[in-house]
Amino acid sequence: MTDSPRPTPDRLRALPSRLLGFAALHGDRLVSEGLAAVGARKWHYPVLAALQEYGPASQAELSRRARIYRSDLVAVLNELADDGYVERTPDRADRRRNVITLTDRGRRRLDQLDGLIDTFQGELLAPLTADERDELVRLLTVLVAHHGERM
Amino acid sequence: MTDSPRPTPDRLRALPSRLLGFAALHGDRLVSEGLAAVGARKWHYPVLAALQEYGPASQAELSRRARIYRSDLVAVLNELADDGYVERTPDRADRRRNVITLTDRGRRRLDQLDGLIDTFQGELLAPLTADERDELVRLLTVLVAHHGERM
DNA sequence: CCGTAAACGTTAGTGCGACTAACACTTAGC
DNA sequence: GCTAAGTGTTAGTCGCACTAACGTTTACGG
Repeated sequence: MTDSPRPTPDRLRALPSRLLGFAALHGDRLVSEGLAAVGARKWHYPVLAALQEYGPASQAELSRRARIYRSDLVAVLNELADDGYVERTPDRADRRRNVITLTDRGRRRLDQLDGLIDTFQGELLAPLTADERDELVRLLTVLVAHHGERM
Repeated sequence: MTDSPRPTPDRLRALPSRLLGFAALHGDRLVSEGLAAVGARKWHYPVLAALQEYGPASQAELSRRARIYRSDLVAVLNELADDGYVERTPDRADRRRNVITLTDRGRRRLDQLDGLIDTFQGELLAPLTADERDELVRLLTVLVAHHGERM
């Protein structure tokens, strides 16, 4: 009763969902704290990047690209628009929609965040070799793709 | 201006911190929803498992093993004790401490949760081969170990 | 031996992200 | 033309990670 029954050796330490959780938490902290240092929040980067990569879009479309709920996107766009990184103009072809456009200022901001994000990924993956990083990304991509765009 | 400037191809989709986040979120959902089906919460399993693997412990010690804040552990232990899975007795050798002990009922509960957790890990890693699963666990373990027990 | 620092269990509270519900409005489809 | 669906928005819920503070008890250095 004072000792362990030693039935199954450390399941906890090798539990994938747990490992994923800890790693993700740490990655999130790196990104969130790093972006906070320049006055940006976690979701600014995905939104700006999605705009640059696929061009102007409605908020609903942007919400799918960046995988952020459209209700939460509102606040993010308010912040980005307040800082002039993004323009929100009504779509005259479909008056339900707004068209979100990346401004020049937003492009420069994105460049800045790009550099930071790169740094954070480097810190996060520091203990892995280049091959291991690629393999990790590959495995995670398979996982994420398999479990779908459910949101 | 109506088209994308195509400067850097999909950085978003290959961003490790993002992939980790999505994968972890999905794993968490599987576990949380699955455990909820039998009236357990996310933290019940790690606490019970840590108790079985390393034997009775104080709450502070348990908090380190299970990687849960000792302030949050209080509520978890209340629930586990209410259901008779765990006993909380004052430590007479060190009167600051409580000694948490796994009961027989707790052991049976842990067996049940063990089966469920195994199932969830299987679902989570479904698209990966056995080798890939091992490799993923290995890479994540390196990552988590490197970034330390900071909590 | 005493006084200060540290560890412990506990309570309360903060902040944030994921997610749901409902709304007014506009467009799409039978 | 009527209904169903999509859009932007507001408000609110829930759980988790995390901090602060407290009274109590033990450890430690002078």
